[in-house]
Amino acid sequence: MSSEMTACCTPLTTDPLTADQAELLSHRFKALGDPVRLRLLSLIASHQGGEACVCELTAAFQLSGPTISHHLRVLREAGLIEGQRRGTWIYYRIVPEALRSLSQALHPTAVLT
Amino acid sequence: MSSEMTACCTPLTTDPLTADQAELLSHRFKALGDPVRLRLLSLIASHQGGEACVCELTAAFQLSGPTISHHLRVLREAGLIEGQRRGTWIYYRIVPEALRSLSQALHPTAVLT
DNA sequence: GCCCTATTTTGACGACTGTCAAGATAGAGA
DNA sequence: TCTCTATCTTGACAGTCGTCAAAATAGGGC
Repeated sequence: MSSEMTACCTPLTTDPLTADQAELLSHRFKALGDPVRLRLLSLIASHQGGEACVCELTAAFQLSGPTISHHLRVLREAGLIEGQRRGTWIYYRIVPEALRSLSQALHPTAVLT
Repeated sequence: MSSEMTACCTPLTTDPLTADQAELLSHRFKALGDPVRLRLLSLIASHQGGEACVCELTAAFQLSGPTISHHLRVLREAGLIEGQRRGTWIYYRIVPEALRSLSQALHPTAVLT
């Protein structure tokens, strides 16, 4: 979607968000609004080589495989991670640009003029 | 809560989050996971003087007063905004430290060693 | 082709969420 | 004290979400 460029870089503290920008950003923040998904993201990002396979991620939680798969899908559809199949296993890695855009959106710059 | 210090400053990309840290962070990100709340936060932060009264915020949406009040409560209980009564009106302003801690948590530093 | 493992999809269920109308609370001013 | 306005709380309802079991898909190796 092309509105990604317009919503990615301006801190939301400097100008009021448009409804479209808010829709895009909230979709991503909603994906981060679950403790399991945050830990998945953190596990993937901090894993050796910057990627982790689903089997390793599933083993880190006391949750069923389908549940982990569901959370990975939410993160993937929010553009926060990407999956790549290599042989039998699927490896996930984060999309740094997505995290960076969210980080910048929250940057509390120039709040008091 | 005292775990706020431990969860506030380390990017989640460098070390795996603990369950407690993920719980705290996800609570805040969940509060950001709604377009109305994002726009409220943005309106408050970018408003002249860094604060806005509920009446101004309510006027910016085609939503009932109780609904806006509900969203402000979610943002308030997540520690992202603070309200202060002055006479008849209640003014909200953002809590910069909260936004900063979230921004830092997402900082995609040193993902590839 | 057939089986085995890894991962996703589907379907179901209880819990939570966003919204509104109606009622409650709290100052301001007469 | 009474009334008016601003804001919050309560209760209700439809819609979404997190979870699991069961079934489906996809490679790899025999």
